[in-house]
Amino acid sequence: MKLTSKGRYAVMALADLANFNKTGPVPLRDISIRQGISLFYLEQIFLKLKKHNIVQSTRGSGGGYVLFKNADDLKLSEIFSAVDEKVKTINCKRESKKGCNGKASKCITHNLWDELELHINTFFNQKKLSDLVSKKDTQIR
Amino acid sequence: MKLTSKGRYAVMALADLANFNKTGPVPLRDISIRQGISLFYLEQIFLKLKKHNIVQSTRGSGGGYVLFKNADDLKLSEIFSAVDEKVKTINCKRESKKGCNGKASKCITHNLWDELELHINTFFNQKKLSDLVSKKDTQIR
DNA sequence: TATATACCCGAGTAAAATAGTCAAGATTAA
DNA sequence: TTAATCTTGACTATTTTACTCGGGTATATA
Repeated sequence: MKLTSKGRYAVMALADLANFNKTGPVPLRDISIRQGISLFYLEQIFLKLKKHNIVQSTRGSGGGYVLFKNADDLKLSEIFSAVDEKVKTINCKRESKKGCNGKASKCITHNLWDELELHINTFFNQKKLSDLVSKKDTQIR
Repeated sequence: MKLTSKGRYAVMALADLANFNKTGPVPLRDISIRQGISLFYLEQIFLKLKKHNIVQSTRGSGGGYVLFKNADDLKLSEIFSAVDEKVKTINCKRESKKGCNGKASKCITHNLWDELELHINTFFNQKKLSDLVSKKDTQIR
């Protein structure tokens, strides 16, 4: 099981953004430098974040990104799903003979993955972006 | 985030084993056929399960595998860790400038991954192999 | 003892996913 | 106008995953 860099970077970048966007749009270049993430990669990530209404952009000189809503309204689950970080890529449905179609013939572990998905989603639904910022030992550096 | 096939297969195979090993060792070929998993792949998986004392083997004709302990003593977390299914492959420690060494300079999301790891481990520590067998709609098929 | 059954183990490989790069363009503040 | 900045699609290298293969060793049983 793993979380990809994309999801991690998205959270890091947004936390950075939350700390710096009180004074206006934050350009990706700044985030790139502060968080040590490739600018090109950040661009990809923010495109997705924008499409999912997590950030807003301003073009041109002096432009950059700002959060679309308050950090304490932004669930981490929204962030992960925006960048295609799926909680559940387990799929029991093998097309072959013994496939699990989720109905009549559930495979033996089917319910397990359902429960796990629920468990993890609960975690990420409770966590807000604001939980990550302005804490002593998790401060921006 | 995802769980790999290896972890899923391990759980499926062991659940199958739990259902059939009352009458002696179960050969992998039977599990392979019943669960629709490649025999060669199962061999790899069971090698690891054996090294971690989750199953015992009997060689030769009439041989096969049996569970090392009772299904209600076997945590799913043990199974996953035996087949290298890591709950946390997030690592904040990028060697570069902005690395997170887990001590003085924790990265902004460090605590988050710690909490998540704990959350998921809790889930898998509570779940036992016996929770998967002998239930109506998750029955062996 | 011969034979078939089954585990043991290391190595190799193809496909997919991930992480990251790049180029060319559009928009806007100063 | 110019520099800063987002926008977009395509491309590539690396890593991981899933699976295969070949040649063993051990053991029951006929």
